[in-house]
Amino acid sequence: MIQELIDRYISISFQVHKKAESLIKYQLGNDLTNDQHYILRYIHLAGSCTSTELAEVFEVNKSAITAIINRMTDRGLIERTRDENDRRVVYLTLTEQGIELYQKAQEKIHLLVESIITQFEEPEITAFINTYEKLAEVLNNKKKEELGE
Amino acid sequence: MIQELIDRYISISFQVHKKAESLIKYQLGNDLTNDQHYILRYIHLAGSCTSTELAEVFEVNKSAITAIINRMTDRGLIERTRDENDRRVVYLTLTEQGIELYQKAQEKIHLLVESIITQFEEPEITAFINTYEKLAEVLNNKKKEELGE
DNA sequence: AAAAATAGTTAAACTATTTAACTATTCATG
DNA sequence: CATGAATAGTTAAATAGTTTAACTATTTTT
Repeated sequence: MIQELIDRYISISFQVHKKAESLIKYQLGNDLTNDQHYILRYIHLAGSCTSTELAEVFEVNKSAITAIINRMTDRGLIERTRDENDRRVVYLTLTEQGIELYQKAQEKIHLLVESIITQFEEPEITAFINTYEKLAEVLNNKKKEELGE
Repeated sequence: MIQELIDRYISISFQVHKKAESLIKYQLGNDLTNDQHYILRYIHLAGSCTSTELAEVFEVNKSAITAIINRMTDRGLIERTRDENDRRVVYLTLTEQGIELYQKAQEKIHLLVESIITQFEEPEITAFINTYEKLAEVLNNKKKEELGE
């Protein structure tokens, strides 16, 4: 029954979401908030990026990004560099200290996820992640659809 | 390869989490924040509950719950009732207005989740939800383990 | 050259959170 | 049964993250 699946999905996604957040927070301790870690991760993987890009990816207003980046530049984790060709643009990159802190945190998250994933049989977790990826795609389209209306 | 699965899991769970949060926020509009909706949901399903219980379920300090409940009692959505047998305890229940607002919100979330779930074949989504539920269990044990250390 | 668009910041107001100190009540035990 | 410990909840101060609206500076369009 579809109604039952919907209810189970709502319950369980909320629970997993909360628990995961809380476990990540526990791993990060006082070094970084979860949001700060996600942002460091994004900048690290991208090499460098702009506030506008972060605001789109994280689906918040640009001023929210400014605030987060301010806190991390104050701590010497992120650097701002003005684009000399288009002086409106500011590139964000990790400082050495930022890279170091990110990697230290990322290792912990990696171990956490490993300890969880290895409690499943490989075919089950692979199937799960495959569907999860499809779900991300569906949610992305849903978002565009909402905005298009 | 397990390393690859871990990386895919970290990326995708973050993405889905963000998108889902943002879609729910869009559905709730200015009526409720996501956290407020989750708390109304919990109290509604439980019938009534205490701050301590909410703090445990949501894994935050009790003072965070006090703050959220204050905002919602101010808006007439939640009522506090002192237990006459144990006067330390305060029971939280939804007011009529709270029930009404919750149900209105819940309908929207339900439709949202339905529109997402129905884009999958039934066996796939059922398998997904089953694994998701196991995952919730694993995360729960992980949490206890962390605290036990 | 003037108007429109873009990138980013600032300021004010708000929600959510933590920590530490506190009140009020109940439990435990010596 | 009195006192000290535990429990339930609140308060206050500090911090993180968010939105909205107004702003600066720059580039693009027309």
